[in-house]
Amino acid sequence: MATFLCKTEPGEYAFDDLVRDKRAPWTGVSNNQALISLRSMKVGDEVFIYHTGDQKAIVGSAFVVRGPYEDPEQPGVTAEGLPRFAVVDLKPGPPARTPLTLGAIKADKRFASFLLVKNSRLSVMPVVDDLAKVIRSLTGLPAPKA
DNA sequence: GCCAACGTTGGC
DNA sequence: GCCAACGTTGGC
Repeated sequence: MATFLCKTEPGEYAFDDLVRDKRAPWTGVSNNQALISLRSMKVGDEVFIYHTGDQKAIVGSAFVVRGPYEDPEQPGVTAEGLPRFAVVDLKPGPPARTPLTLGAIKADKRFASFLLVKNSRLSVMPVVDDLAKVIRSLTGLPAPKA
C-alpha cells in the first residue's frame, strides 16, 4: 500500500468536486515524472489532495479505485507497455480536519526532503511512509484500511 | 502580475 | 546530441 500526493487547482477541479462526483478519473497529467508516479499506483493506494493557488494546502485524501489506464483522449503506451498518458480513478476519502498548509510543511524539518517542497512544479509524487504518517497526524486524515 | 525553476522543442 | 528559445507551473 503506497501513498501519493496529487495537486489540483481548486478553480479547475477541487477536492469538493471529487466529493460531489463520488469518483473521478484523474486526467491531464503530462509531466513525465508525475506520470511515473501515476503509472505505479495500485487500487487501494492513498492519495493526498493538495490545492494549489490561494490555498496551498493538503485538504483531504482519496483512494485509487481503478489502476492506471490509457487516457482515452490520448491513447498510447510506453516502450514498457504501460499507459503513456496514464489516468487513475479516485474516490474521495474524508476532508482534512485541519488542512496542512505549504507554509507549515516548509516550516517543519521533517519535510525537508519532501518533493512538494523540493520540486514545486511536480503535480503527482510519491509520499514515503514516514511522511504519510506525519501528514495523517497533522491533518487528522485516517490511515487507509489494509 | 512577476518571475524562478523546470520541461520541451527545434535548429544546428 | 547539444543547447538556446520558448512555454508552463505555481509560489510569491
